[in-house]
Amino acid sequence: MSDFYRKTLKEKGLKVTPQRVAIFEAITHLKNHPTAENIIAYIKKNHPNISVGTVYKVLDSFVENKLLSKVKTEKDIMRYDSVLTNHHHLYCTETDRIEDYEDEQLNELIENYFKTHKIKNFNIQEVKLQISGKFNN
Amino acid sequence: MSDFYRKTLKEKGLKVTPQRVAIFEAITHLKNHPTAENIIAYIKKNHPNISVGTVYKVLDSFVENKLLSKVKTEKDIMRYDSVLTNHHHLYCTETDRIEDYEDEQLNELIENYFKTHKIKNFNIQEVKLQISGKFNN
DNA sequence: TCCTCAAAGATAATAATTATTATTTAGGAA
DNA sequence: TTCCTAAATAATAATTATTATCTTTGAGGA
Repeated sequence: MSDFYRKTLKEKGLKVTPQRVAIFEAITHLKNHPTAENIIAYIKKNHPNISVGTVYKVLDSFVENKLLSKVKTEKDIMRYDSVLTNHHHLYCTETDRIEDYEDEQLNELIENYFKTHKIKNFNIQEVKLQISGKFNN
Repeated sequence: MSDFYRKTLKEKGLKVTPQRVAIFEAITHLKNHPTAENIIAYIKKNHPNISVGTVYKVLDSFVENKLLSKVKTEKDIMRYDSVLTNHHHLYCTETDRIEDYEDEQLNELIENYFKTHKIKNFNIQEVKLQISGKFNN
């Protein structure tokens, strides 16, 4: 189980520490794009002595090494996303819920659109949709 | 000149104060989606005694009254946008530059796409594109 | 002109994040 | 396996953006 995390860390050239494995596991386990606080709370169960600063530093190093990406909401807190494929986000306007939205057909549509509609003086690297609305459940 | 600001404030039922007019003017004048700090720095020239708290409070009331909207970036600072039509944003991955991107044809394309591709358990209110890349100039 | 309540100013408080520094430890070398 | 060193962690302090509090001021209606 944790072998996957250890292996991935090693591949990225990151030292395999219990804290890093725990944080990696926490993000994979926690849904809804956790905040640093969510992650800290979750990890405290098994690693009561983990330092808050460590969590922030590990998260930063994960983002740098493309194990995670950051997500911003209307509220002012940074959240983390462990899904690294090209995907979009559904934002609930009532709660702080964020869901991933993957749609290959949509990606192609957008890609084709911008192929024929260049933006002047701008080279596109990535297009992400922020889809705001309400969940029915 | 400032009559426009005074008139708009009045219409929204907001008391017309020199601070509010100055902040309104600053946002309209400053390009690149200013931060609160940018706005404060700009206003200090003519209103050296303006209070930082006042600026935040005025900005909040403007957002509430739909004179402004907030923009989220990867970085940790709130930025403000005085353009209120449905538009998208170009984010420079190298600098903190953000430009508005208006494209009615794109809006229609996306709207039509989601008309025929409903997302289950989700009612879309708004779709915004975060277009990341590099400016050529 | 006067009055009142909302707005502004000053300041303190908060909350998330970052920086600092001493201690510990992963992992390669002997 | 043990030792060594650079890197990682823990503890703590500092920072930064923002919000709250509370007193004073002034916009705008009576």
